[in-house]
Amino acid sequence: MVQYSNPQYDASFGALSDATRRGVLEQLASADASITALAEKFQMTLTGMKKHVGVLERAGLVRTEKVGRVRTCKLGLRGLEQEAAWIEEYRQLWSERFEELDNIVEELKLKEKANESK
Amino acid sequence: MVQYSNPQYDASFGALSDATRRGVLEQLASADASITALAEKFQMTLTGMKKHVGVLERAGLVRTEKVGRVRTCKLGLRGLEQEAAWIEEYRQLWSERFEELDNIVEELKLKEKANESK
DNA sequence: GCTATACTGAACCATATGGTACAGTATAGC
DNA sequence: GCTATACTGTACCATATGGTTCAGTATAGC
Repeated sequence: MVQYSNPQYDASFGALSDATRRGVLEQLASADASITALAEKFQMTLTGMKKHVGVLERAGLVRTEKVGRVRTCKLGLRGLEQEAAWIEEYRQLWSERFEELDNIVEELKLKEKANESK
Repeated sequence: MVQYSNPQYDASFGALSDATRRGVLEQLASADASITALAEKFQMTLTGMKKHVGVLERAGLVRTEKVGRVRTCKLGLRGLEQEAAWIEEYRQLWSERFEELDNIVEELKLKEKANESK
């Protein structure tokens, strides 16, 4: 069964629910970046961007490392495997459920035909 | 490229970021349920559960239909296909990025060996 | 050592979220 | 028609979110 009470999912799906943060992940997928660079790219104050990075970091989707004055942001060590698995499992249940409904509809149609031919 | 500025994702990932709502989706995957039944199962007031159902409905993950006094909640017509696709695409980029890093590490190791043998 | 850059922290703001209570409306069933 | 049930709507509350400003601190580079 799909596990739903999981703070990890709260954090990661929550992190993904914001367009800026999805954008940051995309950016980091092509190259590491400093907070300043990200703030400029997404037209936001440094402080604002730092908060977003904090959210991503707490969700384990981003790592950061400070060298000198510059904090460099990189992709985290986890790559949404578990979240992908949750969704896939859900999709499985979802499609089973709809197949089931299809079967019921089919059954009803057959019964109808049987009645007609009486 | 992964598309990040998408209100659909805001809504669906936001909906998935709450344990109760993930639980409701699970429940509905096995059987339709009324608001009252869901509220009881998740130990919450009717009003509270109705809000959660509203969030899921706005995200397109749940449909509801009122017959008589009872509003029945069912799985929505979309089954997180797009969200699964977003995550898969991201995971692709993520693993490419890590392969790239692996290559760089390999290269550095080779250079080191070359220096050692001098 | 001075100055510019890069971040950090605290305070603030508006709005959203996750919950409640309580009063109302509509329907099911005797 | 009365009563219980099932929802609906509004108001309220505490806390979180997404942003800002402003005042620090620390480092890079001349």
